[in-house]
Amino acid sequence: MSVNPLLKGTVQTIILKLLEDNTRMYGYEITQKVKEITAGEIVLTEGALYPALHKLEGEGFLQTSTEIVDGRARKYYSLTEQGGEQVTSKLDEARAFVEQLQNLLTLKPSME
Amino acid sequence: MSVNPLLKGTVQTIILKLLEDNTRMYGYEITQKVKEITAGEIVLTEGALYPALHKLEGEGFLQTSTEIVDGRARKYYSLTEQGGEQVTSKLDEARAFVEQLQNLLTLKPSME
DNA sequence: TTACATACATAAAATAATTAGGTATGTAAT
DNA sequence: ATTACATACCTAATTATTTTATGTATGTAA
Repeated sequence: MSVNPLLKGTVQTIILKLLEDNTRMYGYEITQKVKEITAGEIVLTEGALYPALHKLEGEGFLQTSTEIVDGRARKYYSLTEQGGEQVTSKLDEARAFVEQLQNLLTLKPSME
Repeated sequence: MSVNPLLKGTVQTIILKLLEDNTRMYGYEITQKVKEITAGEIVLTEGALYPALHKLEGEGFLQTSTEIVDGRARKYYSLTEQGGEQVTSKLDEARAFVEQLQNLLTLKPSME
């Protein structure tokens, strides 16, 4: 359940940002982290998250390693070498976009 | 050609924001205004814009009036009464979302 | 008469999310 | 014991929205 249809297209970006800052994270951890950081405003659903992770892995941006912790399997994701290089420009572009979107949405109407 | 797939889901919001600030606008005008305000960072394609306008009209948020200007037809859109009421809460929600997204994307990684 | 801006529109294909399931383990409460 | 909830992964059908590629038509400047 995303709070807003605006979420579309942002899931990839969010994943890449978190994996730029953290050497490795697993899916469930990502959902919790996003909820925490955004005060519950952004909630990643599993149906959106896992396919996005698989796609990024298939494209060579992410790599995985599975570990058993407390009897449960965790699949850790981390940036590949190739991923690390491309992530920077992708995130720069995303930040520029979001900045302009915020700018647009918070513009005061000019009164003439 | 949108600059970024992040555009998904934002077209409606952008339209509603512009029509909250301007009593009426026509499609082509909206594309130009968005380009201008966002320094070319956000470009609405016609294939996304027109279906979105038609949908909002069909849902009763927008109403239209067509005028011939310089030999060309312009279709002006404006908020309906019902539209005007709902736009405020929709935009508040969108602004909250975008704020949290920006927050997330610009967070400095905590170093421990 | 060519090119480009203005101004509308649609339709097939692609993309990506929602919704709604499914499996399985650990832990705390009844 | 067993119910409930958190942890942890996953997929598939449907829905929503955009991209891409067109099409029509007029005004203006080269």
